[in-house]
Amino acid sequence: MPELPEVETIARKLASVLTGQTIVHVEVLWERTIARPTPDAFRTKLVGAGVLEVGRRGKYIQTTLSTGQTLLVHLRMSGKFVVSTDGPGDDRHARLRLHLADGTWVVYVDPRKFGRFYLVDDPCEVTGTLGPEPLSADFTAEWLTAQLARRRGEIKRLLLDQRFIAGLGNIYVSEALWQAGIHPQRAAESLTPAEAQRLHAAIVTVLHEAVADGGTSLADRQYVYPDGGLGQHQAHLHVYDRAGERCPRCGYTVERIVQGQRSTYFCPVCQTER
DNA sequence: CAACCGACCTGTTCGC
DNA sequence: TGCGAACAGGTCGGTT
Repeated sequence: MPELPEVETIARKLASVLTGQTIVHVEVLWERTIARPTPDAFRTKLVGAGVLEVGRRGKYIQTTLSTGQTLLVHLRMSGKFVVSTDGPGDDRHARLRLHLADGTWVVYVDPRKFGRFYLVDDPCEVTGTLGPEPLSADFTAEWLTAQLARRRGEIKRLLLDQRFIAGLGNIYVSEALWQAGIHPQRAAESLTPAEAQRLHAAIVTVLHEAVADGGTSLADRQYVYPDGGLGQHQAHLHVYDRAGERCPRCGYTVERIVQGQRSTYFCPVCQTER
């Protein structure tokens, strides 16, 4: 579920809880939550580890440990963290629990069981195939223009490919294409340099604004942060999940189509086919 | 490569 | 009210 802005928000909140702490106890409640190493090795290597730093790469939360290893978490569709100072709780969807030296519990909750933890020597084992960070200096309009010219697929689907750019997901791709005025079914290579430039600016702007809002919490999907808070960006979405409503720019009706078995929302007037 | 499919999972909403 | 279908912020692996 979470995309870059939500993962960034979660990583910041977790950083304030975990940084400087020592993990004293690990409970794995759903073994497949641990992608690698084995659940037993994961527990053994994590107990006693201190947390030096918590950050983000793409949609991964990345935690540097005193043991030299790195703990990475991908929340996929329904993963979330819950922090508690009075006991481990009893959420039926809890998949992993970390007990910290000061008594705090950090509980990983994931109804759909898609999320995965990785404990590795080198984070590149997990994040090495990711494309550039869209909010870093690596991501430039020139780079995007040159890359798009060599890709034949639909622009919407390309932007969801984490090997191309890391961190965009279904919400922010729809929003960025709307912002740039580009139809989601356009072939990537058909974008003009001016359009590529607009798309670059739109991606950066949309992500910056969403991070500033603490991400998006769609009401019916109960997206909650480690401290129980909600993001605020849902109030500022222009097209995502708004099929049948008016385009805020031109007033025409927002449409929903399916690309790659996933919903895309766009304005057929503002986002032209060619 | 690309397009397309199912798989991984459970919960909620929608349509009849 | 009930029940199945559709849908959900993600990714991987397989086939054509």
